Amino acid sequence: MTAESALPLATPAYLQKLNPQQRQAVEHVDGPLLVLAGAGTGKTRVLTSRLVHILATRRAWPSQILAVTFTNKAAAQMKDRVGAMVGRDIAGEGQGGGWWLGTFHSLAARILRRHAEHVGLKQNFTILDTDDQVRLVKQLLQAERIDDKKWPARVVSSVIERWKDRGLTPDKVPAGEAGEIADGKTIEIYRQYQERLKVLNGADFGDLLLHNLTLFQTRPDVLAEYHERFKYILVDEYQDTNVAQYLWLRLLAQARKNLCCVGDDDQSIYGWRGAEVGNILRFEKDFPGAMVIRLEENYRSTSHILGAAAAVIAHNRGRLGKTLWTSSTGGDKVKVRAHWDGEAEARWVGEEIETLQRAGQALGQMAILVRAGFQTREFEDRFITLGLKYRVIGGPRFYEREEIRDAVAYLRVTAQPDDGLAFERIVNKPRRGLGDATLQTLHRLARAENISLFAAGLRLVDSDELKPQARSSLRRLLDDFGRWQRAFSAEANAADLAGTILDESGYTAMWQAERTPDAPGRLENLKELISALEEFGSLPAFLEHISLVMENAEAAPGDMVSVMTLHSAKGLEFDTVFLPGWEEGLLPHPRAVEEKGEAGLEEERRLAHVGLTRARHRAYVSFAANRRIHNLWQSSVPSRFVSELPQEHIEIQSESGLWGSSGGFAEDVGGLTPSMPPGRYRSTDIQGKAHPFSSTPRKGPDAPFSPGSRVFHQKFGYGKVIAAEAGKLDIEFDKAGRKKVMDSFVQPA
DNA sequence: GTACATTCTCTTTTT
DNA sequence: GAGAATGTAC
Repeated sequence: MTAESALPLATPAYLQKLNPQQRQAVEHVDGPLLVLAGAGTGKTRVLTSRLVHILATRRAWPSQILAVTFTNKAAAQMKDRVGAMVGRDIAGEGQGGGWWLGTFHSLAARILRRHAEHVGLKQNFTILDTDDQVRLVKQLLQAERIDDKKWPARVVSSVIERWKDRGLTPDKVPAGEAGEIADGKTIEIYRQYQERLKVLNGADFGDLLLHNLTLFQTRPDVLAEYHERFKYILVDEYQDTNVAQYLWLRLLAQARKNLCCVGDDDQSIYGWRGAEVGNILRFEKDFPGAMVIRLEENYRSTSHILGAAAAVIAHNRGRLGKTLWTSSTGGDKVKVRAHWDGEAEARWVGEEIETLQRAGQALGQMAILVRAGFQTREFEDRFITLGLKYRVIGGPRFYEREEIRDAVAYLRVTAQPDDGLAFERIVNKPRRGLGDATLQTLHRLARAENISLFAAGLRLVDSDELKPQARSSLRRLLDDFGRWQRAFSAEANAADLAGTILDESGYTAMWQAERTPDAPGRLENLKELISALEEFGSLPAFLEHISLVMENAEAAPGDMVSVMTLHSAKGLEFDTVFLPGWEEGLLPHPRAVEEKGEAGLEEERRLAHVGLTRARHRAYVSFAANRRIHNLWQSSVPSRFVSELPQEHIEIQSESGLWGSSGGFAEDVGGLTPSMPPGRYRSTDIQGKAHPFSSTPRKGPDAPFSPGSRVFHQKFGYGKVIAAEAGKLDIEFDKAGRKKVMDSFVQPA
């Protein structure tokens, strides 16, 4: 007789629903714990139950628990679930409710605000967005006379970001690391960048964590305060943490060691932005005696889907090793299908969706998961034709829109005049005669005196350095800001103030005067911004919110097919999942392999694994022999991941011999493959390390095609070359019209 | 300083 | 094919 059945009343409901491993993960509260939770194994249930358990057993108050997630969405979800379990709305209590539940960045920002002065910032520092970062780096590059064509600011900026991800301040970056980038001056640029941020009273995303580390390392008293506060620490999606986040956790956990990290190394797909799977692997080393619990029973997918996913991920080497299993049997096999081109693929997906729909399946339970954003287009086109309801998740976000950023910039300068980046953004928007020349003057003075642009402006209007016109225009702008700043200090209603600013600055009028079709929409967005501000009440709180909560507004409800990238699908599940574009050159994406080699390939494989494990009942994998990428036709071969799908779990639906039952493209079908290397495309061929036929644009020998020559292309037939350069041909086809194609896909006619 | 045209690049993922 | 960045004409 087990303890549970002997004491039925003593076991709270939230524990009864758990399987033994889950329950152990919930009840092992004291001491370090690593929970390896495979896809669909009830990870969220464990996390929330654990929080509830800590509260229910009176081990800690909500304010003594630090719960860290990776996305705002996950944080909101956890708040909801815990709230439902403890019967209170913890989300509504906001930060004042005492909960320390949020993303790494929002929690770090919250801590940093309290101690900003220790790292040389003011309490009201601004959080820069990516735009600001790049703009700042660009200025520094220009000042150093570094060719920003050769070393684009975004590249240099992302190098700096990666350093920050690793917890490296400029003085800690190993000297050899910068390499050629920015003429070897990258570390110097980084140093200057940090200095500028201090003057600007700003912090970028990486700084939020980095400054926390500096703070904890230089002020043991402050760290001790948080040791005292946080009795228990919980981390979700631990495989996505970068080194800085890891160090942050380690510092906070070192006193009590009540750290529980939940993650899945097989779902680590953010290596490109600094995530370190190694953090999971070293957990036991850093916390000796740590308990490791594996959650392997999958409650989501059918056995075939699980079998397929498991087989794919088994090809990865650097794993802690988990085997997902399910007690369910039967279900459909994973359908695998070859297509002639992307259009055919989209047509097929559309047909399958309509068939499912007729069989009573809800559109809301179907998703199309793609590798890259551009793939959504083909599906959108098709669904519009069919009249199928769909929504694209991801894409441009509200806060990223030009008009929103501009409006926010006005608000930022009002709340924080030293915010030079925001100031720069709107000095001449709407046009007020303060162009490049004026801005240069402002910059020169600001740099020379080490003051903000705004302060430099105040001095300039009292000098006669500017032309009278620019000078009076600048004075007017500064006067306006002075007035708004006074209203802000007098705690005027934030929404009203924003409205006033946008009107008086002429910003609203600028869009009203614009006669483009999207102008009305932009004005609508501005109104929406103001009403959002109304809910917040306080301007600084609002600015903090929009810089940290950078996600889309909740998708409109309704029964629609979801289209999104594999990355944004992580954590979601659907009855039916379509996985198109499983081709070499797309998945795995050559870029990932270029940058990180074998490790990059493994991350791509995890992406495939994440895709498959989103499906509850049905998964469809497909690939196309021809695809138009960057307006160039490219032919491609099936992804090596296709050949990693075990026969017993898949059902091959071949189309007109495009993909033979032997598991590869047939070579002799109606002249379909004249440009492909000879040989049969068996799955075993594809699996090898040295991939015999990469589908990335082939450089090949210098094009034998000169303008005027006749050529043959497998898709478009015969045509005449109009122009040829760098492997690209501009061809006038006899039937298909004028197209640009790679020269490796045509042959002399 | 501004408006327009042309050129060029880039298309992986996002807190 | 789109968007940014640059170049050119006013």
